[in-house]
Amino acid sequence: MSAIEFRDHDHAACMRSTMQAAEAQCAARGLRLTPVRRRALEILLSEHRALGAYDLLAHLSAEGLGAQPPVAYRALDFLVKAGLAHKIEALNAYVGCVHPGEDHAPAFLICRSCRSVAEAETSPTKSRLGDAARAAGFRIERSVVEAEGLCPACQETGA
Amino acid sequence: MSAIEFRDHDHAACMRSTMQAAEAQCAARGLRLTPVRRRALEILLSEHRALGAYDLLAHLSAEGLGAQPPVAYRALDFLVKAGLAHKIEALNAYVGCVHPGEDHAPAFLICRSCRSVAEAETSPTKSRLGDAARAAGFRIERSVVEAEGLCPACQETGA
DNA sequence: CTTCAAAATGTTATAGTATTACCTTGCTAG
DNA sequence: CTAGCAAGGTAATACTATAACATTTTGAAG
Repeated sequence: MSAIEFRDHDHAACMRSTMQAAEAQCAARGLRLTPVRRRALEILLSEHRALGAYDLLAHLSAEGLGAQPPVAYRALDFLVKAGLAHKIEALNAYVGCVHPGEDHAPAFLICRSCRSVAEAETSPTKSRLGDAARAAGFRIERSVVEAEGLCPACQETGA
Repeated sequence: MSAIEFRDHDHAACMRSTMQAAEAQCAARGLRLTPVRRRALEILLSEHRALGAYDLLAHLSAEGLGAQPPVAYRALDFLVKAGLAHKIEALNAYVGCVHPGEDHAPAFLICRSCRSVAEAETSPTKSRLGDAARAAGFRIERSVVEAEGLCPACQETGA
């Protein structure tokens, strides 16, 4: 069962355990979770919402961690490559990964009203798209699966 | 069977029939396929490749059909809303639709080397993502399904 | 046929997203 | 110690997209 992101939960604990998992990942793979990268990840994880690169940059620079776009983009690049964050293509925005480490092909539920994002799993090869790819002789390397709509909370408030 | 886009085919005939279908669509739904829109669609369909808005604009303005970005974006907006073209979110680029009219939830196979794009079908509600959405009480309104990788031709040339 | 309103187009300016290039810092392997 | 390299700082710029407003075209009503 998934989509804890849309439900009430102990978010402080959620963040703590995710950060721990991220650190473990980095340690295991010899990646350096430097202060900027660490803080960027914390900011992305602080809500289950998609944040633009410039939003992230604003947070970082408010804390004295770099003032120019490349700072944010480099941190995001690292986090995405390390599987600690994901890019939401439909929004040109970024979200912290809630299952760092598990090698996964993520799929997202994105609320168009509050920009909350929940992460689910896909199996690219098992889908109809996988069938089409096989039939066409196409080799899938990366897949983007995103569904936009309304989260439960925003449905209720009629947003 | 699908993915004609990656295979040899009579592309002139392919374009002709697609344009006819697009015209029929517009006629049936009272939409106006004006010269700029028509030409934009032809350009998008001239290869099964994703074109950036500014690439399209370059083609259009070379033919005297408008020189500023809004010209291209308005044409694209019309075509996408009418279901005659699709946006490829992973590339911020656009591609002509090869089955205009059929109400469909498209999925794409995108070659990272030559930017060729083949269109397939998804059933958002039937996928694992659909299951996750239902379980979470999330209402899907639009879905983006894109797979990046290598098309058969680019696999051979070792691109 | 004329008139009017809506739709489409033209143009300027600007907002938002992302990268290139170059320089400095600090670590670490030899 | 120091050469080499990964990371971070900064300036400039490229790419993607939209806002706002003026003008023209179109088609329907009278």
